[in-house]
Amino acid sequence: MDKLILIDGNSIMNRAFYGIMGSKMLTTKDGKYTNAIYGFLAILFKILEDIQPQYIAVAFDLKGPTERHKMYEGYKANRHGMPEELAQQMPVIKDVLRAMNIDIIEKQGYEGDDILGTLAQFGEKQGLDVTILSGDRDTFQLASDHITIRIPRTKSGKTETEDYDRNKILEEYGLEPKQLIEVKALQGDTSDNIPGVPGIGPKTAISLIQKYGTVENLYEKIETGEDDLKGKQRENIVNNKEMAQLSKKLGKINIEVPIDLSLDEIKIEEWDKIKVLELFEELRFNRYIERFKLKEIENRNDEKNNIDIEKDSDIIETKEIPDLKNNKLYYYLECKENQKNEDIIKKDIVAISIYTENKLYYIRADEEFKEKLKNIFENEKIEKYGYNLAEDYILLKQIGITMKNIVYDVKVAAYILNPTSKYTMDVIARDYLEIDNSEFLQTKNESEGKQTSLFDNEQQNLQQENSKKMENCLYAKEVYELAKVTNEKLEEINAMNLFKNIDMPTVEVLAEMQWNGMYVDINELEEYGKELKDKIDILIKEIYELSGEEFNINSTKQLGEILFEKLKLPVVKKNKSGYSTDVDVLEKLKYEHPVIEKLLEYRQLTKLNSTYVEGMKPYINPKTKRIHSFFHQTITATGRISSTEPNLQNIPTRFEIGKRLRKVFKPAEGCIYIDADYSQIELRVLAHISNDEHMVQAFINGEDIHKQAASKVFNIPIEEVTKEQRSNAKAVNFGIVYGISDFGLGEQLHISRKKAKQYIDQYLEEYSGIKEFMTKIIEKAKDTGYVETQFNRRRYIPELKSNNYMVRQFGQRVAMNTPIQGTAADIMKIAMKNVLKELKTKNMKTKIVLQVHDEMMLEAPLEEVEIVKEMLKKCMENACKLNVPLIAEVSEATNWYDCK
DNA sequence: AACGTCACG
DNA sequence: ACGTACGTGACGTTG
Repeated sequence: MDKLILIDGNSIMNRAFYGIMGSKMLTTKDGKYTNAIYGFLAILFKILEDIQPQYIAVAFDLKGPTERHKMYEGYKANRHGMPEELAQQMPVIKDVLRAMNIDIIEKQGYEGDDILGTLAQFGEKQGLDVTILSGDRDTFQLASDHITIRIPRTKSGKTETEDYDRNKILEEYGLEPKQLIEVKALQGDTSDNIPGVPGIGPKTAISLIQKYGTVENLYEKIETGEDDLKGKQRENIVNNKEMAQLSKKLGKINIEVPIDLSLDEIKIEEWDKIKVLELFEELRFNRYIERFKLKEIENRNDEKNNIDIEKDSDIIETKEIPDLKNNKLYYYLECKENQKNEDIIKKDIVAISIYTENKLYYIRADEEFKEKLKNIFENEKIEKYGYNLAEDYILLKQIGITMKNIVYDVKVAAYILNPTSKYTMDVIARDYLEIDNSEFLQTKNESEGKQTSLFDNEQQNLQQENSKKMENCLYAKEVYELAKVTNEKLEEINAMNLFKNIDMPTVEVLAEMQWNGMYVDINELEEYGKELKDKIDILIKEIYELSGEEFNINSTKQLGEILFEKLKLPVVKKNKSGYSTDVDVLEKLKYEHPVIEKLLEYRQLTKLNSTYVEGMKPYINPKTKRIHSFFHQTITATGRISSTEPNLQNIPTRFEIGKRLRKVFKPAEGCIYIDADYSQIELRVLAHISNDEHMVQAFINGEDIHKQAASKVFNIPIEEVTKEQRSNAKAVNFGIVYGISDFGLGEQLHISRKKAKQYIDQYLEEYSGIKEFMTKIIEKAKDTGYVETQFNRRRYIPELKSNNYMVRQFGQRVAMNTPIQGTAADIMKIAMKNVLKELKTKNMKTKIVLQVHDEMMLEAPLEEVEIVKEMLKKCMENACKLNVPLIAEVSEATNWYDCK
């Protein structure tokens, strides 16, 4: 059967635009954006290859109102226009399509969906198999036995697709495709601003239509009383009949758009190669030029040195690890998720791909696999090059292998080149190799959802295995290529030292922390939880009593109604969705009504219980009785570490009740915690960077820095500074570190903005070095587009070029804060690296278990305590030389709570 | 999935 | 006239 592909141009361009928006937006020489065009073509080429159609057409929306706008003013009223960067690309993609002789169909007053619907019917009548490619699930209503909707979805940076035909829709919704129109009539659609019936969500809408078939029938049954609806729901449906009818009209795709068209016009034709080449050159789509051999002669040269992943013969499947040239291992591990509860990371290694000497080797797991891996990974002479080695470190540890000589991690390199990007292999390859991996990799799931015989299943498994193999080999090869490219770029930005001597060593530190974990006394945790729950139960009763009714206290909406409508308390602050009820607000209302105090306590206790007691339990490893959080190195914009599953960096400490939780974290039998905090590290860094004489002097003399600030801000002798003044000045110091704003400080101190500005002005007058630093750093950021830490960690700040005042202001604060927060983070990483190195070279049993930005915790056997304490203090204080002293305060204790 | 809230540095 | 302090992650509700 001949096949027809219909593409929703706007929707796919939109997808491609937001899908490919990494750090380095693809641009032409003169800075025009091309990312959406590139992505659109990637999707187009892929579907052409998959389906091999005889006919194709692309529909676009034209500007201007449609029938739907006439019916309903609000239609798509909530849509903001296309961003300029995308709008620019629309005419260009049309040029490209024309050069490829692909028909573009547009019609004033109709949306792309309507054109697609009409053409799809037309195609089906002509006996074609139709595939509609659209990012919009609204098109599902068009599905039939011969019309399939293909939806691209991005999964961890890769574009995969999902097909919906009539069967799939029946399966998923229990409804005929056409009935989805009815569903939408009830449910509405926020993205198009279609109202629907209030209170009816997708679930209810679907089950109603399953029962009543159509909206009309539903209302008929209601009139005759044959329905089984009740209560509020019935009321809503009855009261909104008109809305439902209107919504149905709005949601229904018009399949009778007047277009005259013959099959001939949309037949696939040869490209106008010269035009296409011209356009691709202008767009700098070298990948595509190569792929379609648009410049045949020039290509021959590098073909020799290029492995073709798509050609099976270029991957050597073997049982032995190959000899590694120069003792460098470029590799990628293939893993499979497992269900082993005792695993730290629930995955098994199933294969390894290795790149060496221009060849790719693929070795599957067998009986001797572990031995083979051990030989290479524990070999200190072999340098390891890979992707996300912190994870590999654990995966290998789980099978008894300790990875040695970690020198290069693509993810970390890419992070240093731009800490605000994303770091899947595919994104990195696109950014630095200009390769679109999805083109290489065979489609994995187009047959998903179809009925398959056993034979087909086997066939599919084989195919899947093969495509997994290709994918992993591709990654191994890209590790090699990226190492070359990123090293050059790291040199260019003077970040090689940062990479090699700070961030790469951190990989092992973080993996060690995850592997070691923190022991939790589960009985004490349970007891603590019970105590919380008892108190919460009492509070709930008291709150119900004091507010005169029962409601969901966790619902800010319901709580707002109780406080501000029923109890008529004064509204302090509002947010997007109504009344704000956060701590600030409640604190202000504390004396207005007795329920407020109870609420504050309730909030605090439920937070503790749900996040920290209940939330923590599932993460306690049954075998080790420990929590093995992830520590991520490539998340933050400033160079800090982040922690997840669970987050061990935000365990309570500010209030006693919460802080008690820290008692359940204990060292192992025969061990003790050794904990160290940097004192005032960010202000010390600021003193160093700005070289402000007063602040530097204060730190050198060991003065109380907040007291000094108070004396300067309030212009009084140091001895006369009151507690309150010191605390206010402390807030100013914080503000300075955050990138000061008068509004922010005013908010924090509950003083007027004017007053706050006075404080700041006075502060900057006194600390003139800091003022100079602030001005200079913003200037530099505006000039170069980025700021750097003392160790050349870079953060680009595109916000400074924004048209939006607020965004620009934010950019300025970031410019001031990042060098400070980032340098402090760098210093901590150096300290951690040195600690681990000491522990290893001295062969000690002490383990590193936690880092909380300016705090590091070790778990030491009693016999090592003294030596480790001293070593830890030294490593932290001597991590680097600043023009002020670095001070670390060390303590030891038998639980985290007692670490002072 | 987005938002509000709140835990940490 | 606008409407924020910097950097994170997790939970519960809502639509």
